[in-house]
Order: sequence, then structure tokens, then C-alpha cells
Amino acid sequence: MGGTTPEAPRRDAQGTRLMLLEAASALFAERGYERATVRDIAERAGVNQALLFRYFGSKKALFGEVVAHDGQEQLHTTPPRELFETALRGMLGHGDDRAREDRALATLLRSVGSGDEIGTAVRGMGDDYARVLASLSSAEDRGLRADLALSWMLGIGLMRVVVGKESLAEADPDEVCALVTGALATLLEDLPVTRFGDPHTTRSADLAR
Amino acid sequence: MGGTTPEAPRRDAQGTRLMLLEAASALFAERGYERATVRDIAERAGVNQALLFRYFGSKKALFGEVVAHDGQEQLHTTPPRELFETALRGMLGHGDDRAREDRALATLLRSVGSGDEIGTAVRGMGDDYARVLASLSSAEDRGLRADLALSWMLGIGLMRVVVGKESLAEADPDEVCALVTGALATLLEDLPVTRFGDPHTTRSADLAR
DNA sequence: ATTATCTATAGATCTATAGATAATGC
DNA sequence: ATTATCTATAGATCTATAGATAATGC
Repeated sequence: MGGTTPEAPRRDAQGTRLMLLEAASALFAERGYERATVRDIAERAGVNQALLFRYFGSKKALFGEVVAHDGQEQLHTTPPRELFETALRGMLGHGDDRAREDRALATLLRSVGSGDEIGTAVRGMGDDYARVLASLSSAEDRGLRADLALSWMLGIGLMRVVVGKESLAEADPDEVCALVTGALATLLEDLPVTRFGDPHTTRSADLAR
Repeated sequence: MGGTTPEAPRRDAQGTRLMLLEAASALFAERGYERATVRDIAERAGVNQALLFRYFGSKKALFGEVVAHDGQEQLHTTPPRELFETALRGMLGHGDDRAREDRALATLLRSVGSGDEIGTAVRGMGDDYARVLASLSSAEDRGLRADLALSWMLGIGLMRVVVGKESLAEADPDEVCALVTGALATLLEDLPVTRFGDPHTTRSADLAR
């Protein structure tokens, strides 16, 4: 996390912007919109908090950029068929070594109930995920089925990341994936089912990172 | 909702306490812990905000009482086998005519990410639900399976109540129940499966209220 | 007299801005 | 000279408390 400081010049608007974006991405995912204060974000980025407003205008605008960027990143780097399992494994992984792509849904979760405008920003990301998942079914109600699958993933993230339920936190991610994808096979017929202990399907998502 | 004002005496500590509890229950479910301010709660109860601190000590303590009470109410009035579908239908119902029992999980959802102490208060309720659901399976990993089922219910509530996804909001509750309980049949073998259009299973939960 | 209720306000945040300071590029 | 960065602070909340006011019971 810290080792890649790119030896930036002392005055670099573009670099400072990126530092703020990265710090905001991490803190929003960690604490949600409201509890991540602009002062905390600026401090983590190593700059003064006034710069946040200079470069992004407002806290809300910064949040919008973070959500859009992080969400798109995971969507664009993951094949549709693997999206569900990749995102699910991102949720099941440990909070500390969470990669940037995996923050997107955690940010959504932790920012729930932070006002309507935030909800709107967050809804766009959910829509993008649901659209991809809907392509995995040919049923007439595939939109509903995709939303149900996404709901499950978010619910698991909710229990794991936010509520901190032990049985989910300590469970073998392979076993969780197997149970979930097995049950979901009736909903999304084109979803690859993780078989418990199958080295190919269980590894492919990990390698994709 | 409003019509049952019991013509209370003008000075009634016990009555005021209950008014505050009811107002807090509604507002916490509507906005979550942080966005429901003590002033809003007091105003809704029709009393001065200082009384909230007199009768409950702190906002956190009030939240704890609300969560404990509302959660227990639904758990005690619903048979285990019907708990999942009843709670799920409570999530799918409209926000306005939400009954008191159905607020419990909505409160949990909207208060996500509101600090560790709130998370702890809320975790207790989740544990109670999970314990009941675990009794519906005889598998060795029934704890995990129950948590996964609860996760799904919360995730659906998240999409429906908080994110406001249309396809879930507008979908026929019967159809949603059928899809979910069908997929969950592999997880909790003792869960009654809602068949689409079956008058008995689809009504029983509604009558239970 | 007791005590439920209200007034007034302390004290702690948090977002956002105006304007001063200082590091760079010419 | 330009502009990235920082200082200082306005202005808006929100929780919580101390003490005044007023409605009840004896």
C-alpha cells in the first residue's frame, strides 16, 4: 500500500488530485460517505483539506468520481461470466488487502442511507452490475433474476464487511462460493458453478486480479 | 398510523416515553441512525427534545431499545418456518404502510456503517434471526447456510428499500418469493417453497400479520 | 411539593470559502 | 508571474446538559 510513493515533485496538481482520489476511495470504502470526513481524506492524502474543494468542488462531487471510477474499473476488467464470482470473492476477502477494484461494492454498502443524492450516485453503479448479470440469463424476467443475484452478493457483503458475522467471515470462500453459485444456478443458467475443491474454477477468479 | 391517539393526559411520563419509542422506531427505520436526529424524533413524538435524554439517557441508548424491541417482536410472533418469507415480504411491501414488526430489518439496513457501537447493537438482532433460520437445516454447516439465507433477505431489502431498484420494487412479491425460496431450497431443506400462484403458501404469511 | 416539560446554550463536529503564503516556470 | 498549498474562520449542524417553568397530586 505505502511502498509505491512515486517520488512526486513537491508541487503537482495532477498528482495531488490522484492522491486525493486514492485516499477518498480507500476511506469511503472503509467508513462510508458520511463517516469519511474531508479532513481525514486530506490527511491520508498528505495534503491540506482546502485542496479537496479546489480540485473537486465538493465532497459529493468527489464521491461521485470515486464511485464512477472504481465501479467501471471492475466492470471493464472482468469477463461477464466471472463477474459474479470475482465480486463475491472480493467481498469475502480480508478488508486490509482489498484491491482497488474490490472497493466499489464495499463503498456502496457502507454509504447506504447517506442521503438521496448519494443513493443516486450509487444506484448507477448497481445498474451497471445488474445489466451485466442480466446478460447471463435468457429468461423473460432476467432483469429481476439479475437483481436478485446482485442482491445476494450485496447481502453477503453486508454481513461480512459491515455486520462482521463470524461464520461468514471465517468460512472458506470456496465453500461459500459453491453454496451460492449452486443455489443461483436455477436463476442464472449461464453462471459457472463453482464445485467445491475444483482447482480450475476456484482459481480463475483469483488469477484475474 | 395517526388515528390511534389514545387521548392521553397532558403530563404522562410513561406515555411520553412510548411516544418517543414509536417515533424513534419509525424514523430510525426511515432514515437510519445518523440521519434521524433527536430533534426530528422529539418533534414527531410531539415533545421537547430534552425529554429524550431524560428518559433514555442518550441517542445510542434509545436506538438500542428500539432495535431490541422491534426485532424481538417479529421473532416472537412468527413461527420459524414462516420467518423467512414473512420478513422477505415485509421487505417487499411498500414503505408507507410498513408495520412495526417489519421495521426491524429496515432499521438494520439503514443504519449500516453508523459506527461500531451501532453495529454491535444491530448484530444482536441479526444473530437472533440467523439462529432461528439455522434450525431449518440439518446440514453440518447450517450456521453458514442460515447466514447466507439471511444475507439474501437483507440484500433484497437493500436493493428494494435503500437503492430503490425498480425491477425489485415493482415486481410481484409472489414471483420474487417463488424465485428466492426455490433457489434456497437447496440450502435450507426445511423451508416451505412458495409456488407461484399457490393460494395457501402465498397467503399464510400475509394472514400472520 | 413533586416532577414532567421547556428554554437556552455549551461544546463538538463538519463542509466550505476567502485570502495569505510560498514554490515553481519564464 | 503563476498557481499550488496553507491558515483562519464563517456558518450550519447535532448531541447533550443545566436550570427555569408549569402542570399535577396531596
